[in-house]
Amino acid sequence: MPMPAYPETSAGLRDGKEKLRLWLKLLDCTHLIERQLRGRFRADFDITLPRFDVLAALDRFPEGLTMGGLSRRLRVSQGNVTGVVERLLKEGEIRRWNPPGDRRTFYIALTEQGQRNFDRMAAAHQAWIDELLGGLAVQEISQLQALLSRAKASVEAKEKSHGDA
Amino acid sequence: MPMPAYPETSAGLRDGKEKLRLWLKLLDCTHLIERQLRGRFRADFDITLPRFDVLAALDRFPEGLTMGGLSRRLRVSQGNVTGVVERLLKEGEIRRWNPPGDRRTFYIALTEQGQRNFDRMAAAHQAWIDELLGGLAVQEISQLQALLSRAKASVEAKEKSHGDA
DNA sequence: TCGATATATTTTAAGCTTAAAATATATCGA
DNA sequence: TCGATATATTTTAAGCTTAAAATATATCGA
Repeated sequence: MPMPAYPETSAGLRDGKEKLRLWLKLLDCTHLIERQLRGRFRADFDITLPRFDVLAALDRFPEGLTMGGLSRRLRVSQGNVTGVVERLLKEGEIRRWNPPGDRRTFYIALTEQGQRNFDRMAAAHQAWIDELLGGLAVQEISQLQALLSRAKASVEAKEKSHGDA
Repeated sequence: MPMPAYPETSAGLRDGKEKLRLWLKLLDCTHLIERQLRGRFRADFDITLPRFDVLAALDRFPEGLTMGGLSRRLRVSQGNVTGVVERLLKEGEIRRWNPPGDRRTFYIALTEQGQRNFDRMAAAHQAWIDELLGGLAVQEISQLQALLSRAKASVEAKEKSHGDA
């Protein structure tokens, strides 16, 4: 008796594009949610997503983050943070200083004003996410969380073997 | 005997931020993969992600897509597609025409050259995704796919109730 | 101690992205 | 038929993003 060409056939389509489809759906979900958030942040707080992301990163590091640390955390280029940080400095949401002993390095952190504004925005942000993902059961949330961790680990393993930082 | 304050306590942390954490992980995974793909597309084909995305959308519609249809499919603004399409036209990857009877509307589709180039790039793209997500089991892939569909449905339901297109 | 090398950041040039206004064409309804 | 309204797209102004080059400072090793 011949073996079936595709042993996993019962689980669904078996044309070898399952991972590609998964990636496309991941991307689509992200874009969908990002679009919602962008519009709401703009309407309610007149702030962009990239600026909020910087404030959120700094909120987790009250002692401050370097430009490079911020860039790695947000997974954006170094030159990128330069510009966004510049605007947030001008608006008084963050402050910047050199650590003693290294004049190349800059640290940035939230100002009091920035912390106050971030706290308000973060509360709204969480409420929006709760609303948008409200259709998922507690169990689904935790399953997704675990599976995405697995996906992340897979990508990071390949990333290293490829030689990029 | 008092009821526990958080009935689902056994499933993990119960501070009400599970959905937020899930969203942050989703975003992180997406950025991680996007960064890999961007670098590889650039190195191997000297093309940007947005341009590839347009070609991929057109590949699925050999009869052509309107500017608006493309914009909705890619979840980007209308003005955005104008620019990317312009560059692809100049490079000869796509062609554009008015449908008979409506001079407001433009259709675009791949040229032969565009189709040829897309086919090569799509093969590489699929191989990269297969590699990056290679650490996931077949079952995990299909679970993720199903859960992300659920997430997407949840967001789309809220989107409608909020009044945005 | 001082040239070579490494590290941290900014600058540059090009392209991507958005929201809102502007333009052009089509359709609807008296 | 023709003004009002709707639809499809482009333009505009501002900001975001990248990769690579440039700048500035620190560290290493003879």
